[in-house]
Amino acid sequence: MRDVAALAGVSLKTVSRVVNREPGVSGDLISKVERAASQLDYRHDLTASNLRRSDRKTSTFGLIIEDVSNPFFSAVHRGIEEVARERGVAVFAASVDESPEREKDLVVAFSQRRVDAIIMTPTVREQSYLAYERRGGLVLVFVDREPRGFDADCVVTDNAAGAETATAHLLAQGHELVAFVGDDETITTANQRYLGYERAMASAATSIRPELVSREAHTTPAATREVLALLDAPNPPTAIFAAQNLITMGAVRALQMRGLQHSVALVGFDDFSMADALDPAVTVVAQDPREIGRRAAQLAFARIEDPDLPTSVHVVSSSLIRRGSGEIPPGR
Amino acid sequence: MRDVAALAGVSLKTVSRVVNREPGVSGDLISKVERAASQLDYRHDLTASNLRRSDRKTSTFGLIIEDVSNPFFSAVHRGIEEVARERGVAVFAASVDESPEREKDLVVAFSQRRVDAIIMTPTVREQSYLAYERRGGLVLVFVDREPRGFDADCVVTDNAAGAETATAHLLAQGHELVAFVGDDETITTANQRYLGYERAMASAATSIRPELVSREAHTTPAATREVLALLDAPNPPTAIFAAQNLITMGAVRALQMRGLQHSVALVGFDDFSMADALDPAVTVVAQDPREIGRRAAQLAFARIEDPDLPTSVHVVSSSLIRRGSGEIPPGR
DNA sequence: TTGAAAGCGCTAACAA
DNA sequence: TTGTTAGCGCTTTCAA
Repeated sequence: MRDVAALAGVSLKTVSRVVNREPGVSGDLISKVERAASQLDYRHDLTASNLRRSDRKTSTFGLIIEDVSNPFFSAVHRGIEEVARERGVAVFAASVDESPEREKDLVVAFSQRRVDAIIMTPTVREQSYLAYERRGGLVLVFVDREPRGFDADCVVTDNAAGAETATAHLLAQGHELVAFVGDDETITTANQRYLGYERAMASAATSIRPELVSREAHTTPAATREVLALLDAPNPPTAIFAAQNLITMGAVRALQMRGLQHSVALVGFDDFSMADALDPAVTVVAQDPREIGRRAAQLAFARIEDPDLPTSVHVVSSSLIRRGSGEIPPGR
Repeated sequence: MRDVAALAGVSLKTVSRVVNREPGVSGDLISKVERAASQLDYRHDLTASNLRRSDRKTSTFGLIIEDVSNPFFSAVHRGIEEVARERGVAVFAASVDESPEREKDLVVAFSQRRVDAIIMTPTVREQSYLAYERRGGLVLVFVDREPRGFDADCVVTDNAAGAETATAHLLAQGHELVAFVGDDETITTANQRYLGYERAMASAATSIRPELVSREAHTTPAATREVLALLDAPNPPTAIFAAQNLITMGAVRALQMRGLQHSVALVGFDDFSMADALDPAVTVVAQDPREIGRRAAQLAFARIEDPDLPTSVHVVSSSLIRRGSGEIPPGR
């Protein structure tokens, strides 16, 4: 910048004014500065600019999600990007892989880079450690799961309601032996979805059989194993509620392996690619991950603008998409 | 940092030494400084640190891909993250959406934030504009497509060879009416894959029928339309080579709509989620996007370490996965 | 409308 | 082993 000023024959401050498009510079000097800048391959340094700026905003967000290549979370990422892009904000994205240490490491990494906000899916049991960061002016927004021990803005799906809808849909087809296959209890959303399953079963006065509940499925292969075990047991289910996209995919494979895809009903939580092209097409309760991302970014911007806003929890509703697998009647 | 120094009763430089874990500070002072730091909610400012540092490395990469929520590219992203994570590098990720203006905007946005390297999929017809950035010390690595008019490190799949393998596989089943459905010609990879198709057809002395070549499919719905048009034409193909993941998904739907999924053979380029669970399961030439990402990140680090390295093009090989749809014989 | 001086939070270079 | 001074590239403040 100094070189640009020298070449243009103006002061540092004038170059700064031109670069930042501040008003009050004569057209003559503007073009002089711009010519000098391009001649010298000048590129404005946002990090240095930020250092001296009074608002200390870096126009940078950090995003911490389960896995950047998980279709659900990458859609959330996409939604955030869409809103951030409009405001000239760049987004760091990273995967936690369900690791509490990594969550903390990433928060520190982003905080040290002075991001304006972190949008994250909580993994650590308890988020109170973030109070430290917030005191420093960092904005925190949670997506997909609510934080624990820490009051902050949050965007979630109506997990319990969605799971209840899914389960009730299966019960409405006449099923009584409805299995639940889900993530383990440390995952908030898995718990809420189990709750929805419980509620639907209770509403229909159908008792839950413990042997039809599997809460150990975290990966797709694990889900396949769990579902195979259910199908091979003495009292197999006539319908399955799979509480997450990867689990549903695993369940589809297990049903196919036993040739039961047309006789055992299946409803999944989360839509997934090609669900409509399978045979039978898979009925799901679809979330709207892109919308979740968009809302989270909007919430972040709102709080940056007004830090004293009351914290709010936004619930994005899910919707049942009937495709075939969830409409299979019992005893077929 | 100044406050920490004051509270600990030491100089600024000593705090700097402790924070950067430089050797040569007595244990006594280290603990004093650390106590003061945590008491004051001190968080090291990497952007300010970088400003004064001699190497001027921000430990930050920028990633520009087609779409962060495209499964192929999000897997590339994941691969990059894995390598970057080991070195403490944070990754900005953004989608270009095949827009040349956006590509340039993103390069500027990342360059202004002083990323150490940009890993990108080129969209602009010609990358010579990047010479400007490289003169400033920015490292550039290309993924998925080679740059044009600009010599730089690059990681690609053997597109032509993979497409040739796919087409030859169909020809080996006895097909003669093999259709090509691909992206338009502005996309390098689409061109290379078309070349592979041409080569395989020539090797088998099978002439290409122009009416069986569709190069207008960019999105999944467009692919469905194109394939429907092929199937409904007077001389429909008995086999289809779909030159990209989204296109293959569109082709599957079109075949299903006409009830032809068991009579018209299909091989896709790129693997995709649930391809093995479809009926029939879809034969593909699979790329290894995660490995592509890993290699790209390694290339970036290598060049940062030694800017004078000769530029290199890494080719990650693809592999044919036979699943059923590609093994359907003609005339069924 | 333009510019000079000070300083953002930090580290390099050198001195003690 | 510890501290001092200067300055990274920029913007603020204030003066002209």
